[in-house]
Amino acid sequence: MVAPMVAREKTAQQRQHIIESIDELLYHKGFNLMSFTDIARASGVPRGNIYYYFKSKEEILAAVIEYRLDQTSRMLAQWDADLDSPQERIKRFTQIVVNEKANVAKYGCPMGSLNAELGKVQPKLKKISKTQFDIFKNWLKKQFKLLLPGQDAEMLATHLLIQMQGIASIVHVYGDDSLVDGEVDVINHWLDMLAASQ
Amino acid sequence: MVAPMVAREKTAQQRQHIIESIDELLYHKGFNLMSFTDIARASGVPRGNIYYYFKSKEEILAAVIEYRLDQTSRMLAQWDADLDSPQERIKRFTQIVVNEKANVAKYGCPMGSLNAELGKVQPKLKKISKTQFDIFKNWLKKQFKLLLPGQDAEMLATHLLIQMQGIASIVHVYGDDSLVDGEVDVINHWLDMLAASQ
DNA sequence: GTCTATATGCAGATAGAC
DNA sequence: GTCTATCTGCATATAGAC
Repeated sequence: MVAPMVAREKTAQQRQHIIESIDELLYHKGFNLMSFTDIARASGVPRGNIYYYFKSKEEILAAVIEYRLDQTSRMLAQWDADLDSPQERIKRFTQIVVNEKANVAKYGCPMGSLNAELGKVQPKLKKISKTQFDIFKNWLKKQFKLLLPGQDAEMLATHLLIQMQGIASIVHVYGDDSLVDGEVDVINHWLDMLAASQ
Repeated sequence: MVAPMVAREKTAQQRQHIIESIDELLYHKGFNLMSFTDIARASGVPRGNIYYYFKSKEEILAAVIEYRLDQTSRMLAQWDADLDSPQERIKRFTQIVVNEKANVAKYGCPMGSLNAELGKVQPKLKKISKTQFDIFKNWLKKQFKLLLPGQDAEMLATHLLIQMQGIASIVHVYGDDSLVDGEVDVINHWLDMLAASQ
């Protein structure tokens, strides 16, 4: 970027910088324990200045989730482009917890743990967080419709989300990721059986 | 109790009263958002006075968890006494999420949501919370050893915990308990298949 | 746009009268 | 044992100099 930035652009860029800096922080500490001091340190932006870019902590959460949604939808589009069959694509999804197992053992599922935290008495924030699930669920539904036309794609997608959340939850409870591979094999085997029955 | 209580007894009783009063509060609000003001209101004990019975918030958590462990172990002993086969007993366990589905949709799993909250950056509190899982896991292991001697009871118990946590997590995300019965049927069918294969 | 200083409130925890 | 008043610190949020 050689030309001088106009003010609006610079603000947007700094805002984006903050969002990306604290994405991991939100995952590692959770929302309620993530303070403005933490945010300032992680982003390098002075504490009081964060409010120039976001009017409240809630708005920060919304911005990070929006960023995640964007990242996720790019990832899913890439999978759609790269992988030929819905079966392969769904298996790419189940692979997430294998690739991320070390983090899951330490911090849980980034979506599930956030929902668990906000879902009790922060309904507005919970609603924001839930959108992370919607994007995966809709994509899975689409894949199951292709894989098994005529079957209840909504139910199959939900069932798969349940499996993944269950693994993440128990791996986090015990801080032990050694069970991940075996459990994902079971899911993939279930997918193969479903596909073969078609 | 007709005889005058000695001081020690009265203290223990009031302590127990507080614990039982806030068990639900902890479930509904989570640990970090449950304040001493909340605790005082729920128990009817004046705010500053809570410290006469507990020296810190951490000690309150430990006491509530200890109470839950005691309740759980009584419940499991009752199941052992009432139900004749390990298969029936395990199904009694899966029935929990059916009976509690309305609460799960609102507040998540009392054990899983607490672990998700404390597990990120409060390792000491997480360790206290984890004991709730241990008691169920050990009991399930015992049941699977009886049901399927020679098979990996630890793995089977863990797999079942994963299913239950997955259901609770997704039911909480969507605030919709309509999927519980069907998903529990799938688990129970799996148990029947396992038992029949013996 | 950047940053320091500060307002305001509530959290966990304590002191001491009764 | 009971309860009020309060300490201390950090949280979110804001004002205003530069």
